[in-house]
Amino acid sequence: MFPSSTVENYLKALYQAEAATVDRRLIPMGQLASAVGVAPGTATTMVKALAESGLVEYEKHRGVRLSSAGNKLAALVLRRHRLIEQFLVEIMGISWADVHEDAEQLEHVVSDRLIDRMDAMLGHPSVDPHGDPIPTADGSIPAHNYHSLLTCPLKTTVTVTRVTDQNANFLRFVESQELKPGQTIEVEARDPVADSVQLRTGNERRITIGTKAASKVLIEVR
Amino acid sequence: MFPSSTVENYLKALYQAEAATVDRRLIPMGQLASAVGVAPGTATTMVKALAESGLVEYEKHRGVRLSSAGNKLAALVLRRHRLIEQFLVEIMGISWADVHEDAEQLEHVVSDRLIDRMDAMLGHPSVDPHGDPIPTADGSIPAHNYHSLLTCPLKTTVTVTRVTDQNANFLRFVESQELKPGQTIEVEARDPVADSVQLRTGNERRITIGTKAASKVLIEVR
DNA sequence: AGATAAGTTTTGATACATCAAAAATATAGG
DNA sequence: CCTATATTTTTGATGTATCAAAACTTATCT
Repeated sequence: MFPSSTVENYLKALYQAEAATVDRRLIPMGQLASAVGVAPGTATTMVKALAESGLVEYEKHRGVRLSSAGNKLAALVLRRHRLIEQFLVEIMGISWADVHEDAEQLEHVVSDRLIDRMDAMLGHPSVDPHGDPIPTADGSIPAHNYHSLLTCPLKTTVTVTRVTDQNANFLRFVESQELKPGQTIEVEARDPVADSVQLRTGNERRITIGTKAASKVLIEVR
Repeated sequence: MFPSSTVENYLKALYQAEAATVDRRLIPMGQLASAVGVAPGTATTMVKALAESGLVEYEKHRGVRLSSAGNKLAALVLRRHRLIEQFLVEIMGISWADVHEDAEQLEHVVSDRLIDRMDAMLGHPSVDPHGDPIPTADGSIPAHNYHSLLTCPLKTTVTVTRVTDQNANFLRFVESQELKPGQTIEVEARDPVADSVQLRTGNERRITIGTKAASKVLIEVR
């Protein structure tokens, strides 16, 4: 009756893959398989079962996308994940860079009661420590249109709102470069050929990062 | 490599069954099976596998007991469980009566990092909200000899230290009767035939409880 | 001691999640 | 439009955990 951890992981992977594309394209099986970390054949088998239970729409040889039921379930998993991360950082004082692994496990077992309690203790936050938006209890997510350091206007003061990579080393790098959500910076120049983006941070420090890293740091123009 | 949740549950059940007996008797399969909540045959299969990995000593048709490796592992599961319960009550404000279910799930997934953090936040507690002792990180448990309300001397002021039943309704009953760990009371009379134990609580309230309930409330003579 | 009751183990299946490798299908280039 | 390449699906197995019911031990009670 209740979705297993495995099912939740597939739905979450699909949700995130879909969020990374613009339109409502189908997600190819190979991509899903590698996101979940299983062999391609395993993903096929699982997706057929998910389609059976109405959580996804599956088109053989083409790909898969979440149904509205699946979408809601995935959003709730993500809600748990992100509230847990926020809780671990804010209440328990665990490092920003380290919370992902723990949240990954906890998201499948914390009860609604605990999630509600965390939500209340944190004052009903709208984003997690990485700036990722926290879906509401009904499974909806406040829309937002983001720029990244790669696409925002030059020589304009902007605020970091979100970092879209959970890798602990990357997060430590971001932290050391003073690019955590909330910090204000300015993009001075970009050179796609040299794969470099030059920034000036709040306290006048000049740093250069790669374009790939820049694309993972989302910002808001104030 | 790592013990599965299932294995942890079998070890925990054995640990608790052994703690409830005086000497180092073997635990019968039927008892283990019903403690874990599986059919008898399932327990047999599982115990054979546990014996294979050196976590228990198994004597066919006679029963099973933890090896020293199994004992240590079980103690660590219990440590996690009890620290989590204490955390849920003290830090998150969840009711004493409700924490068991949540802890039951969480004990299998919280990382050492989180457990250490909880331990520190709680000031390295030695007992959980039910008064059950919390094993140390090396798997040892501070010994203690308890009386229950059924065995302690009459007309003597005693302090409740422990309640050995996790059932939420029972815990609520205990709470309503002012018999939570820490509260002081006095046993006025016992009548095994009438299945009754009469008590006087701290604020002079007289109450009568059954012998079965009385045996689950452990106390310390001051 | 022998019969019956109680408890335990075996047997044969099932569900879930997975893999490797073979087979089928789609895509892209000349 | 046909072939080479990439992707996807199918097939046949494996591991873990479980059950129901048959077969077998052990304990108990005259």
